[in-house]
Amino acid sequence: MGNNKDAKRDALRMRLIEAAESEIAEHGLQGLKARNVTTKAGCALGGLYNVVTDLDGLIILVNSKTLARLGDTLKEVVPHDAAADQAIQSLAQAYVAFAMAETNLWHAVFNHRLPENQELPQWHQKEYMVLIENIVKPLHEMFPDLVGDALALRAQTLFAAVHGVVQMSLNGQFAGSPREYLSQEVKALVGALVRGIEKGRGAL
Amino acid sequence: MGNNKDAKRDALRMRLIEAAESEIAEHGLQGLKARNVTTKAGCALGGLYNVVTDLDGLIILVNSKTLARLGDTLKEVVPHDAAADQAIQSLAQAYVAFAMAETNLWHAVFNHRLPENQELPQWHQKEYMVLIENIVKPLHEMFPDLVGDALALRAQTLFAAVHGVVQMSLNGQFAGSPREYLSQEVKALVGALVRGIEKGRGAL
DNA sequence: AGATAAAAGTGAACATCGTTCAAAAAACGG
DNA sequence: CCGTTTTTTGAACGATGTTCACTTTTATCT
Repeated sequence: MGNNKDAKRDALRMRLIEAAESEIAEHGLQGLKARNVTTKAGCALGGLYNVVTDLDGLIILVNSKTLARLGDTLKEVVPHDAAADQAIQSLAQAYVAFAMAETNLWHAVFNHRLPENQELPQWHQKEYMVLIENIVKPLHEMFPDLVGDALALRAQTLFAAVHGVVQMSLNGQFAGSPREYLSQEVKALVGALVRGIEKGRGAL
Repeated sequence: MGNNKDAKRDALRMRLIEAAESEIAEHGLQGLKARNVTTKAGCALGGLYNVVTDLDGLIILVNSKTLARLGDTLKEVVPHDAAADQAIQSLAQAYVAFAMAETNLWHAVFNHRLPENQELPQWHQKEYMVLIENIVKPLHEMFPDLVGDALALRAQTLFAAVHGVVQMSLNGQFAGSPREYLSQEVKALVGALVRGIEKGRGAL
């Protein structure tokens, strides 16, 4: 049974990821401690480093899971027969809902930093594409001239704008209490952007 | 001379703030260590805690300084006789330039987290208003119907959208290499937003 | 000026982290 | 069942933020 070995490793890794996930969800990224997570996963302190490079590596795995879950949510939310502008609005609202429902995990995806001069592995960098890949199609439908890199760039910018509003609101960095206005504010933002793009003939 | 006492305290505090500032600017928020900053400021390790509550408190003071400097930059950048839409474009470009020039300090302003269940002091929360207070006036000029809280909320959203694009770009969280396109992408975003607001008659 | 009290500054010591690695335990092969 | 390999363990290490008994400096009074 040389197979059981890997199976146990994978099982432990999964337990660690789930433990880390619940720890981050409950206490935020800063609440994730090596000793807590190994205890909750049922292994010794050092066991973490047999299965994962690092605490940072564990966080990346959690973020990977969160991005995948967010990607699934976004994929399912847009009806097949929806108009392009409605599709984009639905995606934005789904993003708002996800961020509000899982604030700590969502926050970890965008605020985790590796030590200086280290960067995220490429397999994980690619996973961030779920944030925009659902936007590309409806955006292209609305502006058929928009293709290739320019299309992708517009989609990125559109997402980033929405993301910024969500982040500012959820971080509470402003005087106002935009938490309860977030949804409608994003709706207005996307509406204005789409109108602005139309008027500007696809030039964003 | 009961005055010399406070003067020395203030001088040390200032040296600590400057040391922390340069440390963050060079090595990021994570590069700020109590031992480094006290050595650089020329005091003992414990001296930090006589003058500032905490390392977090020191970071807040640095962020306060950064916000003030950003606020000054934004205030000076818009000509008195500029059209409202040009004023907003100038503010956005100035924001981009600031973030690109002082990425680490700018990043610290938006990504510093206090321990769980602690929140920023109110005097510091108010300082974040410099981010939007320059936008309010030109926005009102463009849409005279927009007043009060609704106006402030629109200004917040407008800023947050720009901020999101800048942050995504500078964090390099996407496949593309938007760093060199950031300026023009923000310009396009603001343009589309302004056009969209116009078309939507001030409803953002 | 000198003595005395108060304040400020110091850095060793402590608590809490992440990480390592020699040793123990378990699994495996013959 | 013994020897070998692999896995798991947790004590130990280094780095870090914070505290506090002690020293040094400063202020006040006679």
